[in-house]
Parts: sequence; C-alpha cells; structure tokens
Amino acid sequence: MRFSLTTWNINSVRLRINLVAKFLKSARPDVLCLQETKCIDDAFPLKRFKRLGYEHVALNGQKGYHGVAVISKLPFETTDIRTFCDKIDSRHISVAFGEKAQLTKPLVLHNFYVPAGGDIPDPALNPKFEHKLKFLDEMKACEPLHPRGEDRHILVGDLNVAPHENDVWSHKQLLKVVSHTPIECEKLLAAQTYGEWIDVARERIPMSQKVYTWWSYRAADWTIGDRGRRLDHIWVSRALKESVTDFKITRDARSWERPSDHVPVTVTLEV
DNA sequence: ATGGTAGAAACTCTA
Repeated sequence: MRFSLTTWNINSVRLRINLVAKFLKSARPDVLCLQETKCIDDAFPLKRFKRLGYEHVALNGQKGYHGVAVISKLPFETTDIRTFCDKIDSRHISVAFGEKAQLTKPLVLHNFYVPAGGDIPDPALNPKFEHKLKFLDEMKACEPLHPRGEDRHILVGDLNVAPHENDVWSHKQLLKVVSHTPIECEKLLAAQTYGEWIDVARERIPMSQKVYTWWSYRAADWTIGDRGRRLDHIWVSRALKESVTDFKITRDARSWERPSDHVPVTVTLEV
C-alpha cells in the first residue's frame, strides 16, 4: 500500500487554511503533519479538512503559540502527546496506524515542533537556547523515539536545526546563528543516530547538494541569493529505509500569496 | 547581541 505523508510548519493554520487546501487538493498526501498551528483545539478548522476528505485529526494546540496537528485520510488506532523540559508547550503529538487503516503491520508517526531557540547562541545568556538544547537532549533520551528491529516508525517536523553544511546557504556565515551552531547540530544528530533514524532527505539527495525547506521573512525577496535552511525533517526507522519511494520539497509554496516561511516536505512509502 | 518581517494578541512575545 502506498502511504504518503507531508510535514509543514504552517505559521497559523487559520490564517493559511486556503493555502493548506490548495496544497491538499494538488498533492493529496494520506497524512499531513502541521506545526505552529497557533490556535486552541476548539478553534481548529476541522470542518474544512473533513470537506477535503481528511476525517481523522489529532490535535495538540495552545493559544497563540506553537501547536501541532496530524490530519489524515486514514483512521488512527491511538494518539499520544508527550511533554519535554517540564513545559506544557504543544510541541509533540504521535499517532499509530494499524488495522483500521488496512495496515498489516503498525506504523507509528511522531510530529515535532522543536523550540527555535531565540537569537543568542549561548545557553548561559539565553534561556530559549538553553531550552532548545535541553529539548534535543530529551529527544535523544526518549525511549519511544528508539525504534528497534522491525519497528516501523516515522519522525517528522520542524526540528529548527539545519545539521549539515549544505543544509544552509553559507556554513561559515551561519556557524554562530541559532539553527546551525555546532552544539545544536551535534545534539540533533546525536538524537538521530542514537534512535537509529534514517534522514530521508539526505538518503535521497547527496550531502554535496544544497537542500532547504525554509526561507526567512526578513528579506525583501526570498529568492535573492537563495538564502535558505533545511529546518524541516523526515526520519524513518531502519525497517522503513527500503520502503521510501519518493521525497519532495514543494519549494513553489514559498511564492504563494501570504506564504508560510516553511514549505511542505513530502515522503512516499510502500508499506 | 545589526536589522530586517510575520503572527497572535493585546500594548509584547515568539519565531
């Protein structure tokens, strides 16, 4: 069975619901994982998704900030929410697909919104950066994020770190910029390695090639110099490594009217 | 420790 999944930091789902609808009508992924929905669950535009054929929704929203959602054509067996760093921030939700979705073997999906970390890349001076580093450490230590053997797990989201040199437009110029400092890159890669996750983008695209999923709003024209970063990630467990059949970054979405600063990232698997 | 823009919400925070 073909299974496709998109992750997208939407930067307010209510403001950009028409862009989401445009994307879903054209790409038709089975599952959409959103980050930065920025609304409480009662304000989530559920009906619009149902009309688009996405009847199953798992929400972890909060007022004004953060917020993650899983929107699906396929039903879930279970959903779960985890907290990190003893904060109630809405930064994680997971769902499991199984028999109800006609899957013979279970598939577990984690959707993350890792703290951005503020501007100053020093945990002693900047509590937001300290929080980000601690969050990454807790992701590494989190037992449910350690798929083993035949476990079919997927981890997606805005991880707010561009870990490799060609995940940013200028490695040298971004070494002291939060999202690409050595310490956070090390911590993200440590979580990835310890959990034996496969980074789908870098499995499909050579390390020597620049890959971005985010372009700052703070540029008059985002296309000038192509100053992007790869902040949005799709990781799969080893049991799914050979199941990936396609990977796509919808770069066009950055040019849509009133866009998010992130674009959709989609994986297709044969499960 | 430049400033630039964007969103939610409320007169400021977060990214």
